[in-house]
Amino acid sequence: MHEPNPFQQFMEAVVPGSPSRALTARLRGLGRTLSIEKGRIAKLDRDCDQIVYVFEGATKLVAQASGGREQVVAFHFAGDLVSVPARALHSYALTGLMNTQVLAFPAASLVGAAVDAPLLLTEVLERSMAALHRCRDKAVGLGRKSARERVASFLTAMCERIGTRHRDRLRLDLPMSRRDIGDSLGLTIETISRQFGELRASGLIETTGRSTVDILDPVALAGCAGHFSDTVD
Amino acid sequence: MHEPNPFQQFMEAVVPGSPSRALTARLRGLGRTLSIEKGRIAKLDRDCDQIVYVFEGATKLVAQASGGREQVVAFHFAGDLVSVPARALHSYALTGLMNTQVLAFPAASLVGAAVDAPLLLTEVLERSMAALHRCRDKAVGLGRKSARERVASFLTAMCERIGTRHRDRLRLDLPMSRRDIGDSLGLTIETISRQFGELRASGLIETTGRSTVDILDPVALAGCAGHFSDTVD
DNA sequence: TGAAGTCATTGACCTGGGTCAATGAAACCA
DNA sequence: TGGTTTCATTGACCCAGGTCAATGACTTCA
Repeated sequence: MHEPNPFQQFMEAVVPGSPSRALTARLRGLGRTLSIEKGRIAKLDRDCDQIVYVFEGATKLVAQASGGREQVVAFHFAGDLVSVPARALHSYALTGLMNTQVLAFPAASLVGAAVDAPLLLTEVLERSMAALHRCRDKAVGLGRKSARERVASFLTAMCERIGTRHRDRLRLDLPMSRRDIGDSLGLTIETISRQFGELRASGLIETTGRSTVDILDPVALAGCAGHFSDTVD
Repeated sequence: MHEPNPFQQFMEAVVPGSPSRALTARLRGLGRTLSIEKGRIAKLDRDCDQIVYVFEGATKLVAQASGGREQVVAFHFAGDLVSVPARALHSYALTGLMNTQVLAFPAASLVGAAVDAPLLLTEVLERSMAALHRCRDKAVGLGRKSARERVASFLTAMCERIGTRHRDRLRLDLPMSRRDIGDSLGLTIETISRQFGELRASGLIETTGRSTVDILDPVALAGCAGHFSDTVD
């Protein structure tokens, strides 16, 4: 048994069934493995849309508006597939939250190569629809929610993605800074900090160091998130 | 030559090439045509995700958060394909902005039927990625832009989708109300109204009645949108 | 292990856009 | 064609969250 290989793992994770030798070879030729250091921008091909598989680590996809304002559009962890547009209204960059390994494909070629591999196409389609639905949920948060609701919503979502059990409490080890969280929620670091403070004061969470958050009352926290089933008023 | 038929038009628009008889029959069996009256919610199957083709008219996809707050997640016009999730963090509804005809498919069945039709899959994938990229651009606006920038951005985007030439000026006939615009931009109707007023005062636009907007200076308007190429500061 | 640098917290103050309320203009309808 | 309803505009006021500034707590690396 040897080192896990990014390409092999990509094939297992996103190409279900047993792909043909030809497809495997074709995809292997298309994918470029990249490592992204913590805080650095991935040197992706900026000429065409890219589809990036996160093999190990964590990334953020950041949009740049005028005036140096940044919006984190999504966070990604190992196993995730990210679509990075070459040209849109804003300029997008994929940045490492820690040292990260990814596999990058030109979107058009990947889709082209998958003409005979409906399962690959289907998998990519499924994942991009899931991303669309998450992005819409994020838009609701950005457009219509208070700082408290956004932070509660963020913590709840993070629990589901990277939460761990630690001596029978729910623990979160956040790989992103307060600034990243702020840039993701459309808030400032000061507001994030104040919200963390208030959640701490209410006994919903407990924090240790800069990145560890223990969720003491996940149900109450989710109740603060302002989602629809929270039929309040 | 007879009445254009929603299903035929759907096939021409989203299934490139010449689809097999079998596929055509299969898809015909899956699609349900619906008409959505102005202001009414489409009676879609809420049990599974739906993919909806807008044949004629215009719609909005609205998310409902707690406390009666609404966020318009996207507007759609004839020829657009919309993905409507059955279950997400918020509750989504597709609503007619005018009397509208659509063709609705259960997403899973549509994808299942397309296993042998890579061109259909590719088309759906391409459109949903485009929707994802638009949704991200919207998230940037909601998270990081001023009211002025959001309104300018909205008008500029609408010009590209439904703008018409009218006696050598760029005209917009908005099918949505001020409330819809506000719910789309994360602002109130009052703020929308004030922004329209200021743009009018600056000579960038002119309005007639409730729905007609003439864009007098598209370039200056786009310059207000705060996109990245607007390298300011 | 201590000094430097980064990141987080806290406080004081300010402002963009929300809220509430009144008026006015379109669209609709009998 | 006038009366009703709905929608848009405008003004006065307020507050959540931004901004600015100072302090404090992790990390890092020598």
